[in-house]
Amino acid sequence: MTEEAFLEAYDPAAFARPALTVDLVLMGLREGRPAVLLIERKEHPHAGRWALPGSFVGLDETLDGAAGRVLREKAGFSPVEAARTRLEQLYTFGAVDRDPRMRIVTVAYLALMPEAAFMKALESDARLSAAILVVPWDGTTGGIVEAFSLGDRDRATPLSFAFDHAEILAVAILRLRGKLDYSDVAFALLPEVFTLRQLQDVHQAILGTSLNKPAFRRRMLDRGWLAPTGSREGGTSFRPAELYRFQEMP
Amino acid sequence: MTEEAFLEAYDPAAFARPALTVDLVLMGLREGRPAVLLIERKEHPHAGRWALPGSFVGLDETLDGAAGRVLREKAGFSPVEAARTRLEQLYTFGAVDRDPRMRIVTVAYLALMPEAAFMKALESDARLSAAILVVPWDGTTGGIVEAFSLGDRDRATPLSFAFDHAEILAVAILRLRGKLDYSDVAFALLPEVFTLRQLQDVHQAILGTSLNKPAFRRRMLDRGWLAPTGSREGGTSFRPAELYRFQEMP
DNA sequence: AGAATAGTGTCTTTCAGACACTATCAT
DNA sequence: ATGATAGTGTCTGAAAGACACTATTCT
Repeated sequence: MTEEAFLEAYDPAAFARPALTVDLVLMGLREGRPAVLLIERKEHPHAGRWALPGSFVGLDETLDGAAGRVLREKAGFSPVEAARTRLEQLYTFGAVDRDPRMRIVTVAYLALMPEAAFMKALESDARLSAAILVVPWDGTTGGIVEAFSLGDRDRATPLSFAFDHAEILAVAILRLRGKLDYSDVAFALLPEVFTLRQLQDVHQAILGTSLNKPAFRRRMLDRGWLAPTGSREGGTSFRPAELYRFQEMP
Repeated sequence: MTEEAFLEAYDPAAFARPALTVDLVLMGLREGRPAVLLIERKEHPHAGRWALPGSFVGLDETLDGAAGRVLREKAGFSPVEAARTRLEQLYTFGAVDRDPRMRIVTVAYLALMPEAAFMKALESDARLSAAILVVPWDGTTGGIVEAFSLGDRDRATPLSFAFDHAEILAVAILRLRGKLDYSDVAFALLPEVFTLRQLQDVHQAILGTSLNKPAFRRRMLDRGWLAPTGSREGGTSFRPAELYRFQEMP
C-alpha cells in the first residue's frame, strides 16, 4: 500500500501476485519434550516428507481466521476447542523458491495446546502424526531441529520435512523459549488445573535444561499468576501436590 | 501449501488471492525520542493522513528483498547504505478491511538507522517527513502511539495515520523495547563509534525511562560487546568521553 | 579556578542457585 | 515404619540501584 502508482492497479487482478497461505505449528508435549502434529505428503512435490498443516488464505478471512479454520478443519477441533487454543502469529516466510510449484508466501502460526487436546487432535484425523522434537541447546542461534516419530523410541531415523518447514519449526521453538519467562505461554500447554511440578516440567521441556526447584517455585508464586485451587492432585502413591490455576495479572 | 486440494489450483491465477505488500517503519532518533519517516498521502483513501513507505511484493523477490527495495527507492538509500541498515521483519497484518480498496495483506518491517542516515533519508526525498513518537509507558500492552511533526515543538497536533499504520508503529516500539536488553538493536541506532552516554541515551529513548548510570555502564561493559577505540569524542567543552565500537560476541 | 561531564568505589537490596531439611500422603 | 515426592528455611554469591566521590577536559 501507500504506493503512488497504486491507482493504476485498482483492478485487483491486474498484477501477478504471490499466493498466500498460513501454516500451523500444532504444538504440545509428549514424553517431556515438545511435540508437533505433522502430515505426511502423498503427492509431489516432497512426497513422503512431513509438512505442517496449512491452507490458503481466503479473500474474506483474516490471517488469524484462516489459522483458526485450519485448526478446525485439519486438527478436528470444535469451535470451542479452537477458541481455547492459544494461537499466535510466528513469522512470515517468503523465499522465492520455497515451493517449487509456484510463488507462495506463508504466514506461520504457533498453536499451543495441553497434552489432552494434542492427543485428541492426533486421533481425530488419520492423516496427522505426532513427532517429538529434539533441539540441541546451542544458545540463541537457529540450530537444527530434529523430529522423530512417536513410535521411534531409539530416535534412530529423523523425519525429513517438506518445503522450509524445518526452518519454521526452529523459529517456533526459539520463539517459545524466548517468551517463556516473561509471558504466560507455558500455561497454554497445561490443563486448567496443574501442579507446580507440571509447570516446571513444561519449562524444562521447552528450554531443554533442568531448573532449580526452590527458585522456580519462588519465581512463579511471586509473579502472582497462580491461584491455589485448594484441592490436590489424586492418583499418586505419595504426597499429592497442590493444584493451581492460571489467572491473569491483576 | 500442504493443501490436499492444491493440485486443482495449479493454475496460479485460478483463485482470487489477497494482494501482498511490505510496509517499512523507518526508525531513527531525534530529540532524544524515537522518530519515524512518513509519507503524507495525497490521494484517496486517507488523503492527508500519514502512511509508512511500502510497496507491493513482486513475484520474483523475497520479502526481505522487497523491503530492501523500498529502502532504496523510497528512502533514497544507496545499495551500500541499504545493506548497512538493520532490517527486521516485524509482523504481518491481515485485517480484511485494513485497506478500503481491496484486500491487502502487509508484512511490516522495522528499519533501524543512525541519526545521520535518518536525516539523509529525510532530505533525499521531499515526500518524506519525520515524526517524533510519543509512547505512554503502560508496561507491556499495545498502548497508543502519538506522532508529532518535527516542527511541532509544543506537541500540539498529533498526526493522524492512514490505514492501520498506528497499530504497526505500536508493534514496532514494543518489539524494540522487548529486544533492547538481550539483543544488539540499540547499536543499529548509533554511528560506528559512540560513547557510553550516547548508548544510554538510546536505551532511555526507546524505553521512555531513565536508567542508573553505574549499573548501565557495568552491564554494557560486562557483556563484552564493546571495544574501546582508544580515542575520545571531540568538540565538547568538558571532559571528552571514551569512544567505543560495537563488536560481535566472541 | 570553575563548570561540566566522565568515570569509579562501595553500600545496600534483591534475587537466583544450592542444599538440606521438614511435611505429608499411600502402602 | 517406609518410600517417595511436596514444600520450605537458609546460606551464599551475583548483580542492580543509589549515592557520593574522584578524574579530566575546556574556558
